[in-house]
Amino acid sequence: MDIQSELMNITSEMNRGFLQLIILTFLDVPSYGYDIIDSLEKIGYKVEENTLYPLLRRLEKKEVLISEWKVVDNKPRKYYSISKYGKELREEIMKIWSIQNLILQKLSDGRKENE
Amino acid sequence: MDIQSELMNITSEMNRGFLQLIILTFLDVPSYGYDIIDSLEKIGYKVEENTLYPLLRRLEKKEVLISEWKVVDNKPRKYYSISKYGKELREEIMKIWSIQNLILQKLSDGRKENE
DNA sequence: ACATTATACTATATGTCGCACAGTATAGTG
DNA sequence: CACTATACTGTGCGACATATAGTATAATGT
Repeated sequence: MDIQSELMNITSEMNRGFLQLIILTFLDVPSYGYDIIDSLEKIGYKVEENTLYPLLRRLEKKEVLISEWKVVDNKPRKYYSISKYGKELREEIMKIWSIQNLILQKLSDGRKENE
Repeated sequence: MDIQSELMNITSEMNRGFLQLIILTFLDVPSYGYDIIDSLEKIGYKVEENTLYPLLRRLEKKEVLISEWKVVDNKPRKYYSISKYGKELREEIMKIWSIQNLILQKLSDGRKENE
């Protein structure tokens, strides 16, 4: 079992759900695809275009995000922002994330006690 | 868009990866399926049998877990424990989890600044 | 003694999404 | 003019949590 490929696999699994939370948190301020990628990369989280754009479309379809074309610097850009419904969803997802952290904390503490 | 069904969906997505981390953290001490379910439920994390058993089998197949049948209280039980390779994997997954928390923290802090 | 529930597990199918592959269009740079 | 960067769209695949369905045995209630 090659740990590197296993890690790539599990990273992908862990990104599910997390990516959505990241995007919903980021888009309080409207932004467009390429800018989102740049900004996330600057804080140490690399998302490929081919991952982000389909996600943005899916979230828009679910009415979690709202989009609007604008022309900036003579370029058309699709600006996304979180919807009201998206904000409600984000709060609930944050709760799930907190619960998961709590559970992991409890298990890690229990593990240290058993060492 | 019904937020309840959306939440069930995203909970499922967020469990991917997380469940594996939970199990690897829990199985420093050997345990069997039903006991794992009970113990996790006691600390507030509900996992269905039909979710856990296939996961245990997948992780064993990947040589992340080791299993061994034992008869206890006159009942056959399959005890699982984490392998050496599983421990290496777990350390790496914990790093990913920490990075994700860091990224989320940065984004949340940035969001509060923009409020 | 029988029905029901609990314990403990196995087998298989489905839906979702991150990722990969492939592409278009325009602007900027060498 | 060739190449890279910017900015996006369309489609298919693989992995896994979940759901459905099941077997086997023990414990409990009537």
